[in-house]
Amino acid sequence: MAKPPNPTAALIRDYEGLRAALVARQDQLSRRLQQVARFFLNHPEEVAINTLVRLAVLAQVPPATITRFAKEMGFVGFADLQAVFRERLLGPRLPYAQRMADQAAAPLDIQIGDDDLSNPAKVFQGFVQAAVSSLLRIEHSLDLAELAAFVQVLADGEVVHVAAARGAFGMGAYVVYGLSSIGKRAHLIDNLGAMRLAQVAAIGPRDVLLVITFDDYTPETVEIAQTAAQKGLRVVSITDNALSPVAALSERVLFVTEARLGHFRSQVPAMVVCQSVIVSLGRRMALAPDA
Amino acid sequence: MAKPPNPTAALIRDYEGLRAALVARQDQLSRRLQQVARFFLNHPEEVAINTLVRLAVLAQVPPATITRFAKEMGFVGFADLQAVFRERLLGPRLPYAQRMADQAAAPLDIQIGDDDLSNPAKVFQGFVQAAVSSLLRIEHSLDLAELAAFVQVLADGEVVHVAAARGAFGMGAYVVYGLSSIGKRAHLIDNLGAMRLAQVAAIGPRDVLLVITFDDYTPETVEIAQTAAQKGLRVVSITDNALSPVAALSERVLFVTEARLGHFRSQVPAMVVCQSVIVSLGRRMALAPDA
DNA sequence: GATGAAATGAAATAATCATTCCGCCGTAAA
DNA sequence: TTTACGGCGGAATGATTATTTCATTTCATC
Repeated sequence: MAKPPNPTAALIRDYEGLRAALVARQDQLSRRLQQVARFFLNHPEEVAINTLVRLAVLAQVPPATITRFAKEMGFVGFADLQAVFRERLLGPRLPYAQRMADQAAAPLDIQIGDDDLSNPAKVFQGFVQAAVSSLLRIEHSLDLAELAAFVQVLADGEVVHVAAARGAFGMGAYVVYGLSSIGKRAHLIDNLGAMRLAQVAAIGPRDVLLVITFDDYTPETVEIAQTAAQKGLRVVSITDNALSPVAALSERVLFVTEARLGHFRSQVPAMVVCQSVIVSLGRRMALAPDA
Repeated sequence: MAKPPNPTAALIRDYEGLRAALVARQDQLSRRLQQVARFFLNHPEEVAINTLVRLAVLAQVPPATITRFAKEMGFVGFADLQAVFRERLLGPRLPYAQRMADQAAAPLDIQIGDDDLSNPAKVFQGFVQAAVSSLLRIEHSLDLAELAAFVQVLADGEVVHVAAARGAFGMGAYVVYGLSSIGKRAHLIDNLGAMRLAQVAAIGPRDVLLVITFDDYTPETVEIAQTAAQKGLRVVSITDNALSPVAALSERVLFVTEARLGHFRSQVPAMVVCQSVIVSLGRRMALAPDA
């Protein structure tokens, strides 16, 4: 028995229409169909190029659910739904390579006038440029051998303790979250209750301390690194240059050149480095569960 | 009988490499293979999204010829060749999702020979490229008018309370730090002691709640947003799309198209947006101390 | 022309895909 | 508690895909 097309489902022709329809009907969809809807809006490129079966794996639903989703939204089948995403992908495209080459020659510190700073749009565009420039620079300046050795030290450690404060605190929290999500034991030394030294004392002899600090070199963070080094613990760090007080204390150091917009530091390059460390470590652990 | 790989066929990694190889070897290819080569270079988008059979029809060759072409150029099969065209279309990315899907389907199949994933240098370069393309994308997709309105709401608020958890917690901490450093009063709702509702209760009537959450939509964060909205507080949010449970609760929403590499979320675009919000707000406060 | 190696296309095969079908489960009304 | 029902996931089905096989054609060389 052919189900009559859903009365509330209008004919959808393009991606924006689909998006609008999903927003309008989101609470009329079942739990699983909502899950599919979220995945489709969050990963439109994947939808454009992958098969239904593969998307089902990625979205963590059975294939049948995606077929149901397509029909529910008024399409004949999955192919019609996918066509919407493919059209979106093949529409307006940017010549990425050329723009990246242009950006590579740009100065690291992006200068914009005072008037521009009060315009959020200009600020945003300036930050995007600054972030791109700093990424292209660090791509060539990061010591890749040191990166590999850095990951090795973390792999050897039983638990990774992360010390980061003030501006770097968010990144430290991010790293702890990331390490945990790949199955690496990790603790954040957050100095809660001013108990940082107690937290350092809780570090085991086969553990590793990862220190993240820049520029103002938060005294508490430096103190943590010093105390740990004095105890003979392995210390690695992510910081800005060799003059950093934690560099001399560390077995391995990754130097991250920071881009700035005015006085404001962009944490983008450091963030990318942290991501790389986490994912590389995760991969290493997956390949050699016990090392 | 396994044919030995063509000695003149170097390993091809990207589209430009393929293009160069085709130009270099064009007279060593047979008539039909040249026909395929021309079609592939003239219609790269078609190659990226169509099946082998359909491409065979478009290029007016039998399907077998395209399989031969792929092998002749040193690929394992058509799928590997097509991957080059898909990467070109989508921008650089790591094939994590693909591998995770394979792993789920065949858990015992271990592919250790793949050094792209266990090599930290390769992972790093992949992340840099992914970050750059996501930045170039968000530069055009972010709603600049909404950004300005967003900043205005924060400017109007007496105190900004920030709710963010799990993967977004680090960014929330970063935002609170940034807001404080420009002189904006800010509190982080960190759910310490499971006292999030007490923290929400402490929000003043002229304050603003800034919610940051993506994709898995941490239930505690959503609950905070719901409670605040119910109390009539002003809520703004940074999230991934309109289906996010906090979007409907928010007076202003900034949508950040997040670039995921496999299961790992790149927070770079969101980070840049947050920086822009903070700096814009700081500038506005400096120009109009009392608003 | 005759010959053999390379190239080609049709057809067979195996793998994968999208869709449908059916039984199970949880929920809500009876 | 029982019953009815919608949603769900697994398995079967049929369609399509990518690859291999093999017979034929083409073409350079003798």
